[in-house]
Amino acid sequence: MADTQRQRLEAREEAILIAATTLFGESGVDGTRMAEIAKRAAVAEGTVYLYYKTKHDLLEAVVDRFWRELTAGARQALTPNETVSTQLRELATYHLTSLIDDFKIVDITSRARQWHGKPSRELPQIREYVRVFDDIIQRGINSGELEASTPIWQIRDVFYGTLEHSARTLVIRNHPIDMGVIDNLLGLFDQYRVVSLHDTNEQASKQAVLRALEKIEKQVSRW
Amino acid sequence: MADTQRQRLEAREEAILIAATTLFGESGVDGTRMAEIAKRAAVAEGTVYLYYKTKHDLLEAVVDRFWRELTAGARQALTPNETVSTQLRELATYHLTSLIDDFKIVDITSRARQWHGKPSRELPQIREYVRVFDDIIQRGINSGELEASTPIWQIRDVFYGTLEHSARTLVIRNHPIDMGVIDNLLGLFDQYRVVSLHDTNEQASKQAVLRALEKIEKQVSRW
DNA sequence: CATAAATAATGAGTCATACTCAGTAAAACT
DNA sequence: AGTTTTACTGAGTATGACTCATTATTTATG
Repeated sequence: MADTQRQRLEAREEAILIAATTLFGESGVDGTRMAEIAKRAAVAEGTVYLYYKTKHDLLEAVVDRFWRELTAGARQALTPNETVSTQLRELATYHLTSLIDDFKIVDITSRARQWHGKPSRELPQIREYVRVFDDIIQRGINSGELEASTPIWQIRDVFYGTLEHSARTLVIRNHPIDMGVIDNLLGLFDQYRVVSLHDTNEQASKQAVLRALEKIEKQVSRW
Repeated sequence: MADTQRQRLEAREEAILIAATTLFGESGVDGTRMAEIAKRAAVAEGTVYLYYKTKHDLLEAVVDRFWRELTAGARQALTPNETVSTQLRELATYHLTSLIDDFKIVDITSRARQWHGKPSRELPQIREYVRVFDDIIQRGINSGELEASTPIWQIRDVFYGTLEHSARTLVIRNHPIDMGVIDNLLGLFDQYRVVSLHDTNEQASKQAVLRALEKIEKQVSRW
């Protein structure tokens, strides 16, 4: 029964990973002893080292798993065939919620990027995660909805940078999730629209035009 | 000569701090031994502990100093009496440049926020740093240049979140500083202008209005 | 200026803990 | 059933943060 055996091994590896995730989240990386992780996973300390060469390796695996699951969740959170704008909102909401829920692990992520003096690396799973965003934007550009003049990576940094910072602010201040953050961010993204007043809802679109005209009138009246 | 003695003590404390900053930057926190720091600062290992109770305390002091100096530099970087828009650009440029130059220390900052399982705290020094930005925005709101409907903290998270993420992207990919990041970010900030087409240069302003009208015309023609 | 008291510095020693490895158990083959 | 291969164990080692008894230096005092 090679199959059962393999499953047993994988279950063990998983148990260690889960134990580490929980404990790292509860007590931080430095506050967690390898012996604790072993105990929680119901294996001997030495066994942990059969699966993960070092504590840092284990940390990397924890972070890797987290972002991998986040990627799956993000793809799930998007309604297929929805507009670029709607999908962006879905992604932003999902991302912000997840960051807040698992902020401890997010915070730990930066430790996985570094190893002693070595320069920070790009984590492959995060690169993968970020694709979800890139795909939406690319679709918008292809369909002519979004302008292509700003490099995608810059738009992406606005998106993720803002959400991450906002999540930190909310968590540190013990505030609940605040959709204003998302409204604000997506409002800024209007700047990237080829026709910035385009809207699926015609009425809303007309109103946007009116608001814009009012602004212009105000401006013109200064001359 | 109590004064000279005091100076000597402060010089020692400073030497330890500098040594730690350098070594943390070179080899990371975990890659730096307390003995190394002591050696570099030309004191005995025990002496370090007279000034900083733990390695983590020392780390906090390093981070604190970094942001304190950044605050001073930021204030310096702003041209007094300049427009809100110009000062924002100055601050963004200064911030991005500094983050890139001292990225290692920036990366280490997150470790100072955590101590074992305790929740992430807001670092007082960063709170102070962020005031520089807040002051500019507040000035813009007071003068009626910027709208007051979006909470400042949200705008701030866009600003710092984007710049930090961009700095990371640039450093990790070994790219030089890219002003496009700043142009893009400040372009988004137009959204916060009360009259979003306002410009000190009248000609440019008129052209902006024309461009906006063209966009509107395009939009209207769809109906 | 000598001496005592107070303060600062030292580094060998302690201790916690990440990691190793010789020995044991279990599984897989023959 | 026996042999080989693979997995597991936990006592033991090595490292590095931190301590503290001792020594050196500075300050206070008569």
